[in-house]
Amino acid sequence: MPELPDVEVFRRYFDATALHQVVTGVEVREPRMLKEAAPDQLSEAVTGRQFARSARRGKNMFVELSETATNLLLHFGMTGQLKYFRNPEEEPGHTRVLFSFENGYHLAYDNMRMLGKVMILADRDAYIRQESLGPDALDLDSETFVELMTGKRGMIKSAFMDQTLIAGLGNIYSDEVLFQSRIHPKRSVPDLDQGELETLFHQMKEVLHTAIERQVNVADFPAEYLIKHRDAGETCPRCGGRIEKIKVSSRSTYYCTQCQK
DNA sequence: AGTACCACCTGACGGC
DNA sequence: TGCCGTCAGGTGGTAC
Repeated sequence: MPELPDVEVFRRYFDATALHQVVTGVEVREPRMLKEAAPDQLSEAVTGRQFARSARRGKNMFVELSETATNLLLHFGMTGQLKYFRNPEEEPGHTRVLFSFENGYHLAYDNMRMLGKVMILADRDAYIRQESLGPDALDLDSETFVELMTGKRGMIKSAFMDQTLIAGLGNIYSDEVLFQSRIHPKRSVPDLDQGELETLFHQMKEVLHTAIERQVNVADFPAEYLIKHRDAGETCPRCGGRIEKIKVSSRSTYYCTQCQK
């Protein structure tokens, strides 16, 4: 699930629930989720502290811990989510790390496929540099966007998926931005003119803001969004053309054969 | 530099 | 009912 809008919704949910709470314990149910770090290290870094502030860069969520420069990093992979709850029966089925608070509530980091990661970062900026993460898609201005795309080769969809160029868009939202911009996912970046780049920039912001505003609840998305018609043989909600499925950089890609050129 | 493919993981679904 | 292949909204390594 988690692309930029999903992670932003998780972050706001976190702010409304777990923020400022005192952590009384950390239970690492699945040590593989921590990558190189040891469960003790996570527990030691978090227990007794408060979640002081949250931040997000692309699909990465950071939580600053009180009285230290340390950050908790949450990456959600394809199936990650957060859940705040009190009663054990409300705990989600694939809880990998469980944080408990003084008030008796818990925060579950749930992740069925475990493709994400949970880490303790001594230096958040060093992590961003190490991962070569590009600027967050929602922080970009039009000039910077055009600059980044200028000099980039290859297909436009691959460029959107490249987290070192722009952080936040994944498979679904790249398709949506291209659909709303009426641009074919395999168009090569150097072939795009100034007007097309500006359209892509505008639609990128529009799509991301719309998704966040609707809490990533697809049923509440505008009727003319591709996300509601992601199926080969479906009808384009805009022009009545046929939606086709192809592969772009080995990811399933849906587009309208009639209005995306 | 860009792209294709494999690997990491689990689970759902369709076909036989 | 059960087994098998395929697919899934992410990302890193490797080889061409």
